[in-house]
Order: sequence, then C-alpha cells, then structure tokens
Amino acid sequence: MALKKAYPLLENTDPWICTASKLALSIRSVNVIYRKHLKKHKVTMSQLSLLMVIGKMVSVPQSEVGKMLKLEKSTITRDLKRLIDKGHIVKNGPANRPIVEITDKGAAYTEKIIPDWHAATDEALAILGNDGEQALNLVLNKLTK
Amino acid sequence: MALKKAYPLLENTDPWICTASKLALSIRSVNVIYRKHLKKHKVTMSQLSLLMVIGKMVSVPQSEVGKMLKLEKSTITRDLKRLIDKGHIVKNGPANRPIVEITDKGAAYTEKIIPDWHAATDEALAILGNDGEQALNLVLNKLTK
DNA sequence: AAAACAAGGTTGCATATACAACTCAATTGA
DNA sequence: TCAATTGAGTTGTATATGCAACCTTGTTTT
Repeated sequence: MALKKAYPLLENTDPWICTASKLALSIRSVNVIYRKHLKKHKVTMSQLSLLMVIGKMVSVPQSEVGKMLKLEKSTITRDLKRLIDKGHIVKNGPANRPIVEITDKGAAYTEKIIPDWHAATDEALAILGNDGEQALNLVLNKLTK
Repeated sequence: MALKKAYPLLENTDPWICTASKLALSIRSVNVIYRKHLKKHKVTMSQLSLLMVIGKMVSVPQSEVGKMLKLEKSTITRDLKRLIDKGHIVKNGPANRPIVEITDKGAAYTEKIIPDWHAATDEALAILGNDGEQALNLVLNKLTK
C-alpha cells in the first residue's frame, strides 16, 4: 500500500525538533510520577494545583486563578466546579466576578496530600538533577516572561 | 470567611516548585504559538504529531506509535480514529495488531501543514533562544531516558 | 439617561487523555 | 491438542482543556 507520490517535506522533516512535542513528551513522563504518588488521594495534578494556589492565597478572584495557571476561563469554571462539588472550594461575591476560597475541608484535604506531592517532586528532581532543574526553570522563564 | 484552623504545610509550601506544574505552564504557553499557526489548517498538535510520525515511517504497528509518543493505548485508538474518519490514516493487518499507514490524502494534507508547523517552531525557538533550546533538550533527555 | 462597550463567567461543542474492564488472537505448556 | 497466559486493541467512564457564542454587570460615551 505504497504512497502514489513523493512528499518531500514529510520525508525530510524531523517531527522531534518540535518544541510542543518535546514538552508534551516531558510532561507525560513526569505525570506518571505524580499520578503514582497522588493516586491514593484520588486527586489529579490539575486539581491539586488549584487547591494549593487558592489555599495559599485563601481568597482570590477567579480571574486571577486563570491568569496564574494560564488556563482559559471556561476551563477554570469547570475545574473549580469539580472542587466546589466536593466541598473543597466555595465561591463568594457577585456571580459575575466571583471570589474563590478554600474551605477547611479543602485545606485539610490538601494538607494531607502535600507530603505525597513533595515525594513526587523529589522523585522528579532526582531524575532531573540540579542541571535539569535549572534547565527547566530557564525554559519556563523564557516561555512565560 | 476565614479558615478555622492553621494548615502549616499549605501555608508554607510553594506550589510553583512543582516539576509537573512548570511543564504544564510551559506547554500551555507554547501551545498558544502552535495553535495560532495551525489554526488555518484546523489541525491540532496531537493530530499533527501522529501524521508526521506515521507519515515519516509510512507504515508502522499501532503499538509502536504509542511507545514513540508515550501515549496510553486507548488514547492512540481514539486519536487515530479521528484521523481515520478523515481519511488521513488507514489500518491494515489483524484488528488485534494493526499496522497504521498514512494515505496519500493524509500525506498531502500534512505536506501543506508542515511550513506553518515550521513557522511555529521557529517562533518558539526565537523565544527560547539557543540556551533555552539546549535546556529543553536536556530536560527531555533526562525525563525520557 | 440611554446606548454602547468591555470584562469576565457560563454553556455548547469538540478534542485529548488515562485507567479499568473486557475481548481477541497468538504463544506456551501440560 | 487444548487450556492458560500474555500482549495488544477497544470500550466505558471520568477529567482536562480550548474556542465560540452567549449572558451579565459595570463603565463609558453621546
């Protein structure tokens, strides 16, 4: 079932020079580590990030959360909804410009998760090494500046 | 609506030291660039990666695709389905161990996209700089070794 | 003050992704 | 030979994500 024509760009282009692909592969590898450590808590990194960020600020405009995590506003709406349904987060203020806050239940839950999140981070850093960690910081800084 | 208790880990832990979060932020930033360039072709990076990887091999076991892209087998099944529905990819061989192949339609489509994918990559590399590119390569190598 | 605008939230829709459970075919062992 | 095992694909289910369209409210313009 050979191709009928030649496709020079397809043949001669290396898909792996792609910055997006390199980052996608990297994050899939790292997510394996984090999922392993977080599994017992039935929490994902997306949810834990929200809990930790909001928990640290205690109370913050929803719009701010989106900016900090670089997530589309509709994504924030729905990610928060899952946490609100579980009682970990509440919304206050006008429905238009809501303020989101962590609850005691959410804070206690997060507090229990953090040691495992730390273990995952340690495992990732052990693989990265000091130079790898610095390299990742450089990449992040350049891309989000 | 203050919290009733103190949560020392939550208060004292910096969420941003997280390797997964750093990579997530990085890829969200880069995806903006790639989506901008790929928008006119109505293709996503996930789909383009599949097209480029399969197109370059012409014919490859489905299981190999998953390994190369580090994607769960069920993800591959469904990502491929979308491309098969569009006529860009075909499956051959036993349903059990299928061989996936790019079609002429898929190859011609990919051929047209590659210049814009290249432009996106160039834009990303301009932001990263040479040191950023090397840093990303280091991170990828450490994490996928 | 009424109309226009802008900012931010929500909903509809589509894609991407993982895990668990199931299926199916080939290989292995008794 | 036939049963057990194993590897790989598929399907059910759930989460995560972005864009476009719409809604709501507060501000600005005329």
